[in-house]
Amino acid sequence: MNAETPSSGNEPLNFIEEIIEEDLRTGRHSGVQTRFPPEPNGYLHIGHAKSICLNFGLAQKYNGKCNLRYDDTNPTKEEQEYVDSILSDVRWLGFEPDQVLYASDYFQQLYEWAVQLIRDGKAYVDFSTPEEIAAAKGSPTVPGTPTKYRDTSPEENLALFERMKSGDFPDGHCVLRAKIDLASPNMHLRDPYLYRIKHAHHHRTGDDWCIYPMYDWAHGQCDSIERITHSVCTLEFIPHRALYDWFIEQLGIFPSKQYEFARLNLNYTVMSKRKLLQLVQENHVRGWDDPRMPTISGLRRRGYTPESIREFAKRVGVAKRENIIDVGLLEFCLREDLNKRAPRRFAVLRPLKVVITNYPEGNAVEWLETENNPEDPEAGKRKLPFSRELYIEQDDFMENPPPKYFRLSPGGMVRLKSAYIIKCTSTVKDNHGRVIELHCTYIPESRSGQDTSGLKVQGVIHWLSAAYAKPAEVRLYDRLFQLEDPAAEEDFKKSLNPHSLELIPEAMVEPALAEAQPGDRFQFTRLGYFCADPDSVAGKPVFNRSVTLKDAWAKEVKKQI
RNA sequence: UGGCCCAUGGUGUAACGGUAGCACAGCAGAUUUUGGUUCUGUUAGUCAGGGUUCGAAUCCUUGUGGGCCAACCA
Repeated sequence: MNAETPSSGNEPLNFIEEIIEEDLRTGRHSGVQTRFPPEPNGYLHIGHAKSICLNFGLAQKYNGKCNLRYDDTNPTKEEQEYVDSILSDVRWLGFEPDQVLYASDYFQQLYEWAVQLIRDGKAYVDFSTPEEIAAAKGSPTVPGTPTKYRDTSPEENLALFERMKSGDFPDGHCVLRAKIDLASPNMHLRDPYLYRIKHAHHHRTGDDWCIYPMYDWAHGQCDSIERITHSVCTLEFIPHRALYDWFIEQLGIFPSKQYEFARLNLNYTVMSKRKLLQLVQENHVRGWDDPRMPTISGLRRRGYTPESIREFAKRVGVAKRENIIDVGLLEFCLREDLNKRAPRRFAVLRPLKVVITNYPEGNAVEWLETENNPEDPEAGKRKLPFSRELYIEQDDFMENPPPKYFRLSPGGMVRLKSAYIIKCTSTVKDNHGRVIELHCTYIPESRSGQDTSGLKVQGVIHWLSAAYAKPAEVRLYDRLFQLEDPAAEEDFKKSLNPHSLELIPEAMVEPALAEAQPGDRFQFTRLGYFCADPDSVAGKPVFNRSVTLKDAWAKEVKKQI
C-alpha cells in the first residue's frame, strides 16, 4: 500500500512528486494514476513533450499508470488525422499508454450527470444570447445579475434539456448552465456553461449527439471516472480548479485533484497550436513536420532522438514559474546523445577541387582506414578511397587567412584526416578571380598511422575522393524566428527568419552514404549531425542538418570582427 | 480600479528556518588526426522596504515586476 518511494535517494523532487509522495505516505492514495489529455485539434509540440514526459514519467516512477485521453468535446475543431498523429508521437517518444480513451466515451455518463444536476436545482437552460449572458456576468469588480431563466423549475429545465438533446433547437439557441455564484470573484464560477448545441459531425460519435459538453463539465469527471489521482495541467487552468472541485463534489464521485505547472516555452519559436497552424496554412513552412517546426514530428524529421527530448524534459524541470528555455539546451541534449552513437561520415557541402600534383595519374586509389566513431570503439572502422583529385570544403581554404586560421592557404600545409599532409602550391582562378581549384603536393611519409615525416600541422580537414564521391542534397536550418520571443510581438510572423532554410542541392558525400535510409543519423565530420530525410531517393539522398557541432572557430571569427 | 499564481547568476532549477548548490550558456587553460569530445579552473544570483527570529532565499507584511481570469475553445 504505501509504496516505497523509489526516489528516496539523491535526485531532488519537483513539487508534484512531493505531493505524490506525501499522498502515498499518508495513505490518501495507494497508487498513482495520471493521464495525458490532448485535444485532437493539431499536432503535438515540444511543450506537449514536457507534459507527456511528466505524466508518463510520474506513472513509471511510482509504479502507476498513465492513460492517453483525447479531450474531444468540440467536434468542429477535431479530426482523425490529429488523433492518429498524437498516438504515434507519444509512442515515438517512448511511452505506451495504459489505455487509450476519449472524453467522448463518457458523453452518456456526462449527460446523465447533467440531468442529476438539473434535478437537484443546480443547473438551468438559458435562452439568453451570448451577449446578454456575458453582460449579465458582470466584471471582476462588479457582481453578475441573474438572467430571467435562472429560476426556471427543475421539471421545466429537465424537459428543456431533453429537447436540447433531441435536436429541437438550432445551434446557439440555448445553453445549459450550472447555477453556482454570480457574485464570485472567480469568473468561472458565475454560472458556467455545461452544454452548447452543435449540430456537427463528431469524428467518433458521428451524429449521435447535438449537444456537446464544455471543457469544464467534461474534464474533471473524465478524470474521476478514470480514477486519476493526480491530474496535472498547465498554469492557465488554475482558475478552473474551483469549478473542477465543485462538480466532483456535487456529483459525489471519485475526488481527482488538479495540479498546475508552468508550460514550456522555447526562445526563437512559437508554441501555440493556433500560430503553428497558421505557419502551416500560410506556407511559411512545408508542413507540420517541417524540420524547423517545434512539433514532435518536425523534431523527428530534423533528426532529434526520443532520448534527447526526454533528457531535455528532465533538465528543464517542473515548477510554477513562467519560463523561456534557451533552445541551446535542446541542442545540447541532442549533441550529447548523438556524440556517443552517431557514426561519423565525410561530406563536403561546398566542394573545392584539389589536385595532388605529385600523386600518380590515372585510376590510382588507396583505401585508407578511418574510425566510425572515436567515442565508441565498438563502432569499428571503414575505408575511404584516396586519389589524385579530391574535394575539400571551400571554407577550409582562404587565400588571405586571418590570424589563428589553421586550415589551408597558399604555401600552407594541412592534414587530410586519416590520410596525408598536403601543401598548397598554387591556385587556379576563374575570370572573376575566384579560386576554383587548388594544386597541392602530398607528403608520402605522412600517411596516417605511419607518419614518419616529423611534420606538425595544426589543421585537420575532411575530404573526399572526387572520383568516388556521391551527390546529395543537404538542407541546413536556422532558427525560424529572429526574435527571442516572437509571440510577444503584435504580429509574430514579422520576425520570421528569411534564411531559416538553406538548400544545398549539390553537396558531395562519401560512397556509403548513397544508401542512407530515411531516419538514419550521422555525424558529418566537422559539420554537425545530419539525418536522412524521407525525400531521399535512390542515388540521391537528402540530409537534414539536425544541429551543428559546437564551433569554436566561428566564435573566434565573430570576436575578430 | 476584483481575485488568483509567480519572483534565486544570462537561462533553467535545487536548498523545506542553519555553509546559496547543480546544469546549460560564457570565459581561461590542458588533451585531441573533428577548431568536436574529454578534463581542469573560473565569472555570475536570493526583486525592494519593513517585521518575526540567536539565525530568513525560506515565515509575516507592504510595495514593485511578470503572468492568468469575464470564448456556446481547450
